[in-house]
Amino acid sequence: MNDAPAAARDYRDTVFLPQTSFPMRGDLPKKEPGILARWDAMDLWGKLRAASAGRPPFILHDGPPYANGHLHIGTALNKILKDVINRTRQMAGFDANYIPGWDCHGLPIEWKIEEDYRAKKKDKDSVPILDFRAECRAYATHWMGVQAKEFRRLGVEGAWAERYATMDLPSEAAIANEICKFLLNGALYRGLRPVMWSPVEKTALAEAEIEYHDHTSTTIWVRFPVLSAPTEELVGASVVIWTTTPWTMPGNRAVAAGPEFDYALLHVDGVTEGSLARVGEKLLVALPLLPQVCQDTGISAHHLLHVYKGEALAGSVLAHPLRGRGYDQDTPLLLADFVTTEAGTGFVHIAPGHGEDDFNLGRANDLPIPETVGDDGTFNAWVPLFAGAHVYKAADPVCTALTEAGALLARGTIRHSYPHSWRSKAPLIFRATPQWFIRMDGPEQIRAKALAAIDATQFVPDQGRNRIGSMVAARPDWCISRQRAWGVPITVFVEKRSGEPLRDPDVVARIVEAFRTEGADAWYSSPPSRFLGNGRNPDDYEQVMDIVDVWFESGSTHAFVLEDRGLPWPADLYLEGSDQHRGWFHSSLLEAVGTRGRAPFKAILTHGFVMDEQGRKMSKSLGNVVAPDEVAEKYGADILRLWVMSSDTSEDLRIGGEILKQQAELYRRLRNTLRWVLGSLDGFAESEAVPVAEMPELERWILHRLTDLDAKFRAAVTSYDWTGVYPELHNFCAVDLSAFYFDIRKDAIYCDRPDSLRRRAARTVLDHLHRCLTIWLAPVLCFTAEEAWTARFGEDTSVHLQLFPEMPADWRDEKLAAKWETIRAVRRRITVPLEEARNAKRIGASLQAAVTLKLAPDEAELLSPAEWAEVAIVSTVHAVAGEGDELAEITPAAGEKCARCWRVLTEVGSVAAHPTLCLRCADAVESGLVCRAA
RNA sequence: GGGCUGGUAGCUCAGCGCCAGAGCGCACGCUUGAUAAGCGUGAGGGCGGACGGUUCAACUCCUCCCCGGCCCA
Repeated sequence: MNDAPAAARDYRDTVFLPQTSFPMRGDLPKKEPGILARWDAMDLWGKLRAASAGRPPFILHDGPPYANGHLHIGTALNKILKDVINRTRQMAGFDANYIPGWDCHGLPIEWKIEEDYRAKKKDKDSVPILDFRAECRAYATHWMGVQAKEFRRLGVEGAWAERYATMDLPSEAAIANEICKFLLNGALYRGLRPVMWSPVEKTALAEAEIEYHDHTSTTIWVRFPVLSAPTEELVGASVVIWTTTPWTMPGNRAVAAGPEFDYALLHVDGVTEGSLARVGEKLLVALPLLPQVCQDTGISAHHLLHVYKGEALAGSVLAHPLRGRGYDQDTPLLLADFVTTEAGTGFVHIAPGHGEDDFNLGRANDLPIPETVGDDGTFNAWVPLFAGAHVYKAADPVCTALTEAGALLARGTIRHSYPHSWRSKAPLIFRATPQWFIRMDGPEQIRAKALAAIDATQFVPDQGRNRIGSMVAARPDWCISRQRAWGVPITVFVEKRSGEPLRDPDVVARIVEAFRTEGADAWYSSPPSRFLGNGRNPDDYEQVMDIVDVWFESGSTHAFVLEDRGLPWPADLYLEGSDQHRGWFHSSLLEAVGTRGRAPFKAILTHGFVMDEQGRKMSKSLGNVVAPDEVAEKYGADILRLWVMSSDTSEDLRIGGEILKQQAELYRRLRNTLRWVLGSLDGFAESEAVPVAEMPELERWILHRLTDLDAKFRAAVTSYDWTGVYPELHNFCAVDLSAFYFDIRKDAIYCDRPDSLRRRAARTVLDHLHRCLTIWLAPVLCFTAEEAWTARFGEDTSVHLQLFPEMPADWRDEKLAAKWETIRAVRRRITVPLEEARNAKRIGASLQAAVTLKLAPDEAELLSPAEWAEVAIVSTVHAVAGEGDELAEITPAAGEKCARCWRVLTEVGSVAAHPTLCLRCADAVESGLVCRAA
């Protein structure tokens, strides 16, 4: 037997290969729910709150999503980003208490209930309002539950048990209380405003309840005689308007012209048979429309007297065409940029009660807003000539009156797209109705204070300041009334005699008190006397039955979620999609400025919208919708969260199959990095740790890199700008760790004796790496980081209870960092020729190579040849003087391959007991410290 | 039509006045002791368009146009 060659000994059992329970594959869809259950069982949220009691508070106040339907990807993005921000603040040493909430009132839910009614052939109007409201409440409750579950599945942590809802009874009380603050401070007033109105249903309609159908309207061309003008020549001429709604003539209070357009003053020289135009009269119309107007009105011959720019006409005063017949008010000629020359005459007749543009122009110029039409579509009793007539049948009487007055220039018909009611299909009208407003520029100075508050707010990104600022600067008074059922009533009584709202703090207190326990239903179920008190006769007051704009409600969340719960006010941060500049940011700002004189937030963070892979909007019809629960189901919530943090959230983001696959790819790298660290730390004990000062440079360089990353994290915590931070962490794992540090240190970790300084130092660094990586990843990969934490420290603890690690000052070493940058550049002069040698089949693994490295004089001191060999993962390096920038020469290494560490060295075989080992490995084996159970 | 905003390799993102970058993907190879892993090398773009201005010099500044997004009208 002795003569037979001894079978080469297998030294595999003497090598410290990575060992860990942390599996390579995440299997997230299966694993994540279990981790969630464990957090629930251990009351992680309670532990977090307890652990951070007394720390500086951080309040991200949740903007409420609407409690209707499943989450979509945009809501998921928003909530994930909020969760990451909260978690990073919590781990940065704050007490980040997060109270999620929902927006519950409003039209979409009313519709759903009405839809059910229609399906059951039930008539909404026959259902008592309290029953209807109860059904809406039940519907919202259902969807809150669904969404809460979906949010939690995504790993969103928060005070779910204490979530808020705008329909909670105390919330409804608080909202009523906020409305009444505006009542009491005088900013709330009742005014008129045109709304889309259905005379058939006698109700106002919202934008989404309107559909457009073709409709034939009577069109009229009408003269407005010029009474006075900047230019004498114009006096006596007539401005010609064109309208498709003759019934709005009684409501006329102005005429508008476009400031940039050319207007022709023409002299009529001839007319066709039957034309209402008169030879010799002077008319004013837009020059580009002149041919068409002549054709429409039967003017066969004319000549131009003059051409005016629109702005030259401003200041003219016209007569109403029915002057002398009850319409004796002056009609100013105003300039407006909504005037076009696409159709008509280039002059627009302005009836402030019958159009949005008209209304705004009227308000800007202090025009009266006459209420000419009642809720049944007939002219009110005071309207001269037409009282009682229905607007749908007003064309003839109006034309007759205009003809009698000599004002009608022509009449025709037009077929055009016109708004109709969704329910009755009846044509709609714009009608001025009484509405409740919050005044922007009264003594309360809401606009001015809001603009100042915007100045004092931190915007991320900063463009948001501009965006909301220009809106606040330009917006009209806030119309807060809605003629609806599912919401919080505008809890106001109007004194019938004076028309003034009752401003009595005691009444307000009684209302709020009742709402607190009974909710806003009390407004409908209680007799007014309950609120008005003993001293007043309910018959003297009109109880307002409008409800408040839902934006007012969500704009008040700061009051009942923060203030009423004793949380800090204002909030540190509001974080929503950029559409909320006009939505929640805006209403919250106005509400708080109007009641408290400042914004309810210190900072605003906005994100963009989620597009498909091509950058197009997602839509069911395009079939490019990505649903968050499907992503969680297929890839895992951590992948979706990673997607959020890999994107630039300040702009629109894209998602789709390929992008998610890429995120899964990034995830695998992170996961395998953690896995190798865990495996290589197997059995690590604190006693093994090496002080920084005794570590090799390579280890100290890694520690320095950690301080770099730490600085990035700390900066992002304060700035809220996380763009690029996690990609950088991934880059660190892939480039610095996996491809460089780990690759180099495998030799020492696997093969050195456990008491070697090199191995101990490496494991000390791996210990730091494990802690830093898992803790840094925890806000994003909340499941995976937990898994990597408990794999090492047991399930009694949680990575989420950790703080971001503090970096000891002696870890930072810029000089060392610069030196290792150089080393890596020189290393590339080895890897490139190694590849050539591989391709030429001269070597396979890099350990089969011996390298002749040419170093410039200033590179000579960087590392010893042995260290170069280590860093380049080759068996031998000869360093020779060169000029720098030269590729190394590669030859097959001389000697035998060590059976244990696979380096190819001439020394292999020099230890008789271990003829296939190098000196280091022979020593390691002989030490008796490396034997593992085979 | 207006306000804000974006268009850099197949994908995600850096660069923002002076040599076009990273990671991922892809190709090829190595390894088989991170193995449904790991390592190396490499090929890809001339920075939405003008053959537009400013400049010694522009992906970077200005103008116009095209395409997209949010919010309005």
